[in-house]
Amino acid sequence: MEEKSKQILSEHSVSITNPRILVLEALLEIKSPITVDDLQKKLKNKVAKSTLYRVLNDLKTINVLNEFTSPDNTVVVELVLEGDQHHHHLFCSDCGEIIDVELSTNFESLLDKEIKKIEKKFNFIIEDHRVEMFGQCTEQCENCK
Amino acid sequence: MEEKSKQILSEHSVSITNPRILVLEALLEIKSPITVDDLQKKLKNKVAKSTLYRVLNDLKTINVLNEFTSPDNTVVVELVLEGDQHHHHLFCSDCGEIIDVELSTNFESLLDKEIKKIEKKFNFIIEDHRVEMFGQCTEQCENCK
DNA sequence: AGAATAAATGAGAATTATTCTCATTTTTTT
DNA sequence: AAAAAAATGAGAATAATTCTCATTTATTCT
Repeated sequence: MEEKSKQILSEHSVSITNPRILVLEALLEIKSPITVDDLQKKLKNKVAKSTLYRVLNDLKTINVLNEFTSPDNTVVVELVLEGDQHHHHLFCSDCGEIIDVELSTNFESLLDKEIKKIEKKFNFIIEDHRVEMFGQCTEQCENCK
Repeated sequence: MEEKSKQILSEHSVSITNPRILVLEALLEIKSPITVDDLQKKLKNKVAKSTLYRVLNDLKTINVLNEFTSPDNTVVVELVLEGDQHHHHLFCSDCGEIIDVELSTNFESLLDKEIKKIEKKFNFIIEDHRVEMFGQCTEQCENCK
């Protein structure tokens, strides 16, 4: 994990520092979306709050961090490395869990076509998209049990 | 506009007050997504900040307000009345404009099917979804000219 | 309609999330 | 190994949102 973290940093010409390694290790370990607050707790005072925010911004700058908000507008981050499968998110309003979801390749290609139409219609260049789904886990969601 | 606002409130058994009418009138007039800050400016001190937030929460409670965040995590609201066409959003990273986008009915029904698969797979009840698209307007976007 | 009751508002204090400042420490360069 | 550049920690500053409570406005009950 530490090696992988260092690799990510050096690949993007970002200097290798302890806080950066610790944040990356935490994100690599979790491998799913996490709120800044939970990430902070997970890091247990090993990284100052101001530094955590700075490191997250660094990771955004080098495009390895996806940032979005949960339905209650809490910021959530997730590591996205090159080669990772494109995915979307499913939010449980009962327990707050956020689940990574891959849609069928067939559907994704239809979505791409639909997006091309939108680009034409609005004279836009569309670089990215997200599909978010909201609901409740009925029973087997980790936190809801 | 004032009549329409009063109607919305009484239909949902919410008492009719001046701040609520003013906020609804503003949202009805705009008819597209707006940040809380811009809404506040538009209301020009006619509604206290605390009241604005309270009224927005009231409108959320009666399900006539859609709330989401722009790519820089700013909260954006938009009035969504019964019978309004289901739509999605397109964000311009140049000027910040947020455009309402309707996808083809054919695509929406495919999306519904895809969502049914996800419900089964994750044992979820999915009540709502969003498709968000991010890019740049190439020239004719209102603010970018 | 008018009094009594309940609910909503305004102003600003409190809280929370995030960014900023700057002296010190760590990393990189030479 | 020394010098220069960059990053960090601690807490101050800022921004967004919620909360408090005295006052005003709306609703209910004769």
